[in-house]
Amino acid sequence: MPREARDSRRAIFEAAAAEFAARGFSATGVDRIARRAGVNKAMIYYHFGSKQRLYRDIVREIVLAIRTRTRAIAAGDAGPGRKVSSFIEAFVSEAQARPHMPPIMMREVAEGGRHLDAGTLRVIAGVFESLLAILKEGRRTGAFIRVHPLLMYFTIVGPTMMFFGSGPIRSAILSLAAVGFPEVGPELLIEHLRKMAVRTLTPSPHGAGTPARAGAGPRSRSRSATTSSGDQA
Amino acid sequence: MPREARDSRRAIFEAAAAEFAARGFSATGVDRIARRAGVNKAMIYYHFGSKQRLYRDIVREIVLAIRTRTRAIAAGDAGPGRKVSSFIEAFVSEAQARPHMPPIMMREVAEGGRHLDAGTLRVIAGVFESLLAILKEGRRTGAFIRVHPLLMYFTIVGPTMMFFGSGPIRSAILSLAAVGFPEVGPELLIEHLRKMAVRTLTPSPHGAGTPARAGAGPRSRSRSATTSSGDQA
DNA sequence: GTCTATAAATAGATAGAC
DNA sequence: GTCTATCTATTTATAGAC
Repeated sequence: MPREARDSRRAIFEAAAAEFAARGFSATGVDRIARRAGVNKAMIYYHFGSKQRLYRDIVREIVLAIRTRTRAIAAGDAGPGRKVSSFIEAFVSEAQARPHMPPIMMREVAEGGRHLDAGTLRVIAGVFESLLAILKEGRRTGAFIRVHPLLMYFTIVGPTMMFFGSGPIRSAILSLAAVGFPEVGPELLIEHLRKMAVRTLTPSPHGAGTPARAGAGPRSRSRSATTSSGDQA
Repeated sequence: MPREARDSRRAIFEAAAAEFAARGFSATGVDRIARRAGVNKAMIYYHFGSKQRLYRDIVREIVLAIRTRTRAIAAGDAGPGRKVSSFIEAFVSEAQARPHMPPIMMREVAEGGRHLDAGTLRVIAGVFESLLAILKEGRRTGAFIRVHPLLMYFTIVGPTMMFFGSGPIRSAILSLAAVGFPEVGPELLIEHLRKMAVRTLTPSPHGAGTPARAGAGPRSRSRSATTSSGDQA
């Protein structure tokens, strides 16, 4: 497997990841990928067979890296509190290390995983299962109060993907001089999420697990939010 | 402006919103929209001029509805704590009332607002500005501790969009029998976010604003997360 | 306002020389 | 492994009859 002037397969892989992240699967043309990679379009089909297989390879690599880390954390011997903290740190640092991940995953969520294969979907499920296992362990040992695992998952994953994926739209808005977004770094995000997770998961030191909502009681509302929207009841 | 058998403009508008939400801007064909709306394809161009203008109209209507509500909340005379709570409730209930909103907005964030006009981007900025004003007011009155506004915004908006936008991918994963997702309703989400916001924003009753991280200290890590990935510093 | 027919451009993918 | 040339299908959009 010689690697001359420049490994064309790798060049395609990285150019495609950047294009898919910036424009989405169907808006990205193979011509564009080839031009960006500096290779001939036919090489994409030589190496990957189709645009979809190329895309799937990219997504799978991304989610595999995340699941590998979160699984190791869940299976470790640290306490549940530290495991949650490590989960957050792992997820954020993966998002930071692979700038293409957040936009691609946001789109894939929005699209219902339509472009993915069953194996990759299972890997994605595995990331959630890692957190689920940690939360269950915390329940067993009494370290955590009862929380909804999916909501906890979304409260870690959602802000992280929004934060790292929103760079371009923040720039676009900034150029309109409407708002000045204060700068944020990954360390601040990790710190924020850790605090949030700890405060949400650990029993309140001054009372029951569900403290009174200080000054944030429910308001009377005019709009009706009666019907549940389908499957999430 | 007579509305006979069925207003074709409205039919197109709603069919397009559903298609754009499910497949994204470029993966959605005008043929598909027309078929779903039960009208002729030429009617799309008669009413909207182009696929992009149709898309922009849809997005603008969505974000305008949100900004109208959040602005009114920020300008109201309730206390900051209640305003944050109302902001959360407004955002969640808009996401629930318009099922097309979360996927469309997730994609638009991922794409950097590429398909949007400046006016719509400004409206999006206005939603954030509503929360920003509330947070500043809370700082002035001493009700809130110092938090990063953008992180707070993402921690409300991110989980909400993930929650409502992830229905299809959860179904896809569920069909693989890998994980059973526990059911969640919007009320639980609102409750969860409210608690999260209150605990993050209000000064700790038992000490300084930044409590010790109970069992969640930083771990030594082997992976390096040194370089900042470009524009998000 | 609504339809048919079609223009014009671009997409993903392949054949085959080298 | 890499390139040129091309096939085929699909896409946005429009012209023009009714």
